[in-house]
Amino acid sequence: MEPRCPPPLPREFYARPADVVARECLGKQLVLCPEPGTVLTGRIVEAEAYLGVRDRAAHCYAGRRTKRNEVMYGPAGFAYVFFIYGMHYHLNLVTDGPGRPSAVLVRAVEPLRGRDIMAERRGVAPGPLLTNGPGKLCQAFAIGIEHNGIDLCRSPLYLAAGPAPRHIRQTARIGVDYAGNWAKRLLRFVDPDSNFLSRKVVSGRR
DNA sequence: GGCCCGATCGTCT
DNA sequence: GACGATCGGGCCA
Repeated sequence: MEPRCPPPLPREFYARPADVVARECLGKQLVLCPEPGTVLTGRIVEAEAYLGVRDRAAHCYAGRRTKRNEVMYGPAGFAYVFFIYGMHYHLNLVTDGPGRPSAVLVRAVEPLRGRDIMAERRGVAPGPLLTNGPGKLCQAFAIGIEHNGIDLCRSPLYLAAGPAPRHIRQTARIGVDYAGNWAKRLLRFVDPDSNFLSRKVVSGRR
């Protein structure tokens, strides 16, 4: 790992229920620190929890287990990256423990280091459009299917410490209207003071 | 093998 | 606010 990279959070951080990890990952740094390569970091400002086989919005709902989502069934602290809508990748953090598949979707970050690289990849000027959505941040960080299943407790891709946000708000998750009652659960966690949210917070619980 | 749809984004109105 | 892009995955036959 390059000396300029901060140390990764330990596996214990991830080995907790997804809603706890989703809340606590706000303010943490997302770090991509390739062996030789450009260091990219961003402060997480939006995350969603997917709570396991009972969660109708989760890929592991009702025990669905395929090659695609296999990593959700493994130990905490690994990356679950999947391809969606024919053009986007999403980054998830596997949480909880083996036998309790669950994950946290990282939905938005504020760029800290590597803004210019992100802007070049995204094709937009530095600003919220760089990373204010799950597909956008994966493009900015160049996270793809090759990152699926990798260990988040070491380089190149991991979370590092960062200051907790002053405020935290909870809302319903985005894009899961099909999930019945589970669509209404307040499992999206945001830093309402950030300008880099994928959607503005109109209402929500603190 | 066929069909439907998605944890989105960008563009247009 | 609406819609098209674009393609792998999931499910059924």
